[in-house]
Amino acid sequence: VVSWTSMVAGYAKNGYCDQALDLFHEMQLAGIEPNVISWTALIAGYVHSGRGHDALVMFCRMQKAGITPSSITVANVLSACIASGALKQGKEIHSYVIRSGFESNVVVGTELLNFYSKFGRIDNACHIFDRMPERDVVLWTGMIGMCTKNEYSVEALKLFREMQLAGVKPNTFTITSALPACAHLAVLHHGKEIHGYIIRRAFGINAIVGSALISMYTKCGSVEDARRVFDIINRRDVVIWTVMIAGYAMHGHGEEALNLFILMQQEGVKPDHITFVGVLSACSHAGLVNEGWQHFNLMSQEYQITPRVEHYACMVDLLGRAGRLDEAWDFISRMPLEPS
RNA sequence: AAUGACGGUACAU
Repeated sequence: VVSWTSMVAGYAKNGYCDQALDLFHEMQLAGIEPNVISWTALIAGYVHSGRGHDALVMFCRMQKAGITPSSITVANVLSACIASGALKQGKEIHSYVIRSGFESNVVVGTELLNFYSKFGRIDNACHIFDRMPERDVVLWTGMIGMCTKNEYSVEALKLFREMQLAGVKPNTFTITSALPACAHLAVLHHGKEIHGYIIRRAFGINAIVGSALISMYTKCGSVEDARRVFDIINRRDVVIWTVMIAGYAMHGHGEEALNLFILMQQEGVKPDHITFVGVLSACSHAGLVNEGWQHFNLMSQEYQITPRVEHYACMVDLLGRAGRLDEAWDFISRMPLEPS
């Protein structure tokens, strides 16, 4: 069973769910009964490939086969419910969690928190968090992330302090979950405190931490601090470039933003649809009508990005601000999308 | 041999 299961797990982990399932069937044909670990490996594979529904189907089959789910199975099935939008089934799992005594399991608890968070059931998620006997860094981070996503920024920062008082050390995941709260509150010293914490703990500044910092600094009004972070990052991905461009745009530095956009292309980083929101908003804020048109066209012609509502909105704003109301109206009437 | 948390967009007067 162990060798078969490790092979199934190997396929499943690397995104080959269908091959994993074939192997699973072969295993059964060979007269080996899959155990809870084999089933869970298969379910986890579907979850990781974003095939939540298929994972739930497998879970049903597993129960029909008379296999009792473990806490790890339950955690994966909750992920499957998140991936497939299955609120009702997730709630059933929650009651199973209570019946089977997995309530105090921190991995299951984290997944339940994510589940309720995903469905906007913040009270339920808080309830899970509150009655967790042991809270590790992942649970705290999940809770902080939920608060920031729902713009409970004061609570998020409070939790960030509380976890440290409880003796749990934040890691870079925690930091990138907490930084958007500082950005949302636009209180520079909160953000600087967390930046200081990053330095004290000697965490490196990778692309994820870097973009969270740059975004925070621009939203807190300090393009200078943002630029300092930007300059020390050696491997800049599309998000890093985008947040810096959007930061300049936000502060009306259109030229700077467009210069960065050129540099980004020279470095071979491909802009995506969000980059273009930044670029177009830079043109809009700086009144650069011609540049706006150029970049709007560049988006679809060079990068095969279909303009979305945000892009059209930027263009309308740009034309409107420039007093070109006829052109703006003409543009709106030609849009392939519903004006909002 | 199976398990959980992380970064960027247009919004509004």
